Amino acid sequence: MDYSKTVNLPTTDFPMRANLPKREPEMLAQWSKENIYPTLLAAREGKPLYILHDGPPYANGNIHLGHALNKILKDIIVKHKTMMGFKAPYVPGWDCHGLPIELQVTRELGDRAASMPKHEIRKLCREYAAKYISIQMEEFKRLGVFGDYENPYLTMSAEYEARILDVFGELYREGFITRGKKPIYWCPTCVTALAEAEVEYHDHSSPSIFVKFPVDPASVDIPGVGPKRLFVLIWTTTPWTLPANLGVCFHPGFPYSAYRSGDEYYIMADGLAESVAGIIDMDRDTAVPISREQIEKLSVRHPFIDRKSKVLFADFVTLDQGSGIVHIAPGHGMEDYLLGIENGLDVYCPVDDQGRFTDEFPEMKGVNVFDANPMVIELLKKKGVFVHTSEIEHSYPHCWRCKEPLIFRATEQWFFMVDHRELRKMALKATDDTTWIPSWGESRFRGMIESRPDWCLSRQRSWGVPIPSFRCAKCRTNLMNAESIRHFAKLSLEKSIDAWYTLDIGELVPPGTTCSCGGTEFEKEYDILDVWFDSGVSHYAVLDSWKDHRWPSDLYLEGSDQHRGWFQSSLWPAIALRGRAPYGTVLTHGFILDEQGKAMSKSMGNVIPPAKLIEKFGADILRLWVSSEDYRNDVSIGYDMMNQIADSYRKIRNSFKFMIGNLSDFDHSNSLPYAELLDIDKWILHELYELSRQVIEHYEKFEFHLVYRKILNFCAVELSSLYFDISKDTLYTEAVDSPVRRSSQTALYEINQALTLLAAPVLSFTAEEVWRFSGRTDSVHAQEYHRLDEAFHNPAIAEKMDSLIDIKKDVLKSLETKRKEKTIGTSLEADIELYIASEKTRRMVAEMGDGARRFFQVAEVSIRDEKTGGMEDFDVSSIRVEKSAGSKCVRCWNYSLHLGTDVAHPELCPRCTAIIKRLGNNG
RNA sequence: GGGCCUGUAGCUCAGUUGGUUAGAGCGUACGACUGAUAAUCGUAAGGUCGGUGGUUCGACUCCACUCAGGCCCA
Repeated sequence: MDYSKTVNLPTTDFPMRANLPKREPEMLAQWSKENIYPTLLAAREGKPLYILHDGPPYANGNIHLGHALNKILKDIIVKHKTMMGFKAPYVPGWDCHGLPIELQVTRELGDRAASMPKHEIRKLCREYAAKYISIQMEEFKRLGVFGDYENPYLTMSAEYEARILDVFGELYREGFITRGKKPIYWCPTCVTALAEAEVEYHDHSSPSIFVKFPVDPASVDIPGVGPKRLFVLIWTTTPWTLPANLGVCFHPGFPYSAYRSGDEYYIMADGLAESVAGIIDMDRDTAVPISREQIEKLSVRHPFIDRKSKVLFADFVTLDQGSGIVHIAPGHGMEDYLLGIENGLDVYCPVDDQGRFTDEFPEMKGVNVFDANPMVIELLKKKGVFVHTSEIEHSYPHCWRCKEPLIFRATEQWFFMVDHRELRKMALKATDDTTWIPSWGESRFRGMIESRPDWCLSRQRSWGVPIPSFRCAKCRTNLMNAESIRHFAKLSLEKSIDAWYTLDIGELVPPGTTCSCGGTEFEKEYDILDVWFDSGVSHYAVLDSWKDHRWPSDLYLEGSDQHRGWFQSSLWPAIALRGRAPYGTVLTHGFILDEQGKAMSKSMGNVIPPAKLIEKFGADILRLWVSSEDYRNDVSIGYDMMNQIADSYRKIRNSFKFMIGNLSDFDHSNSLPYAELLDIDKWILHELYELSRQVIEHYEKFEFHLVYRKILNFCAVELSSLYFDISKDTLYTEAVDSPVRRSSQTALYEINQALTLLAAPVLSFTAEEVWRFSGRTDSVHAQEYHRLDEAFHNPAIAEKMDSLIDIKKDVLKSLETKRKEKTIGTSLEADIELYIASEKTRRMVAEMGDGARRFFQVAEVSIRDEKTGGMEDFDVSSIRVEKSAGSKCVRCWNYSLHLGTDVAHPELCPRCTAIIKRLGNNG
């Protein structure tokens, strides 16, 4: 007789092979049909809100793995919070304005760009952004990221643009916005400002000159130098910036001395004295050291203009070349500028748009600065302060368009003042009040808040929100106020923000506007707002007005580069207008590195597009990878790693398959009360209870790699290796509706449900697939985590099982020896004699009766009260293994001495005989 | 060059206030099973805890320096 038909083998169509690349799109279609996102929110109507506010990715190009990491992490959190019972809306956003798009568009236009009106270029930029928004949106959806894709926030939408202007206007009214000067890259040939990205570095020949700045004799008291004439020796490669000189800068740590040259003394760094001595005639042996205190007291004069040059100190001074002292022109260099504003220097720039000296430097008025270099040298010679010149080839910034050399030039810009009304202090307070994960984010952020200069808000570009500022045609004074900003915000909403470019000035100026000079004729200015301001006000635009939102949010989650970026640009306007941060917690992730731990870059050729991984492995594998990494540090990825994750995935998937298959004849009405369950089932429910508690806690602390670890270990060890393996005998061979089998199934049923829910935030597709194979028609993502029965918590059983598991480890080792000797194959062929050192455990095992045999999965267990000959010692027990004298029951494959108790079934063990006979009677 | 961060078996991670032979899962090797089967089970081998020097009776754990890597600045 073929008894295999009488065995309850698992039955299910749940495929072992996931084939995610094919199955996931089907699930997406299903979700789309079911309107999944609105359904989830509707299921949480009236529940407390949890707001994760999305930082907008920039709308150009396909997404890369960094985006995938960021969005998957956000999605895990949103899904988790939803399962915790929160109403957790997720509105994806896109950053649409800005230089990269404008550059790309003008590049594609080529020469036509120059002659095209701004609003035409803006139209193309808008289309460009729209294209990539829809591309990225599809890519995010493919990752399984749920969100309100019907109503995303776009920084270029009319409402959003108007909101940007509103906030800008409010900040203006509150006095945070001011006009000041700042040096920027400027192309005198194209007569335009350039962004960092538009600068190309090429070799350029410049004069390398040493100049002596006279020191007021009254300010020094240096022994040995006495009446001699004393100078500070500086070095520069841009002589034309000397008219703008306002300071001389020393390094705070280098030693300096005065060196004699003829009847003069030159102060320079000792570290460069030798190289300077190779150029000019000077006596190094008579150097007189000059202390920091002495340097501070020096009164230094400009070499050819009647003013002082302030003595400063900065770390950026080097000993690479020159004299160890540099001249400072805050209007012509970034470092000079920052040092200058720190020390109260004017941002002085006597150079006009065409790169010519203005009448502030009458000697060379109208002369191009590059042409001025030799003239400045002549002037220096005339004044007797020139020391030496030579030509130097060095890398110098050039214009990407005309390829001509650039200058650094201070221009009028709009600033957000970070120290207005003690704002910086408030920002530091807000930093305190925010929870930073990881915690070092706080000190990093704090450092940036403490040291940052005023925020330059204006950009000389086309693609962005215009700063609605006018200039009086009569007196050239700039005019902008809260009213004029509000006026334009209103216009932008009515007609489009391009009104700034298309409408006549008369319509843009609020009626009745008069300049302080009495003028009523105005001209438009064309600066736009820094895009960081756009995204920085997203909390006003979104949290205030989107459905189911509130201000402030609970969480911001971005890469750690945003400590300088979005976290700050969001903070400043929020503090200024509402006195607190727009977030309660800031969570950051690291960056994606390749398998060698190197950054991914086009030039390295180690970039992996997410689409490639999804195509090969599926989104759930990518999601599982995200969960497996401690993302607070940088994370590595590569194909080998993905293969490993795919292996882990299979383990989890097969665990589900086993449960689904063994529950095919079971529904909740077949469940047994807890008290009637077998010990082993009570044990696994205890483990499930603990797992659930821990996993939820890890989710709450955003420690997803521990979620992954716990779930994988549970599937591999507690379930697959122990519980399933042991329970198979009961599930397969006991009568279908026997209490013992129903006991196992009761446990499986609980595990299957709870585990599916616990895995759902990470394995979004697979969990849904399991859920629906388990007979559910709704979505797993609409559920809340199961609050497991408190009775499942059973430390007594757990303790008992722990000692049993320790013994089983010994048993397995002992069996392996016999297996190597070919005495046994399967463990079921073995009889074991056990001596357990702990008396308590020994008694416990003895009392298990047949349960011990089943637990150890052997033919026969004999418990001895003392160690006998032939036993081998193991960790907690001593064991002797023999091949069983019994024979294999052809139905349950257990070995028994008593086969054939019924003549009709000569090859069956007594248990199977009974089951078969009852089967026969029943049907 | 500056600020912040990271570095434990091939891979991903645990290692509580410094204290016995540094753990897990995956992968690998070998074996078992053939009723989870392109599955499942078992055993085993893998680490000078990036390096050097210190503090200590004792350091993966504390300190200094250093190497490699990352982010942000310059």
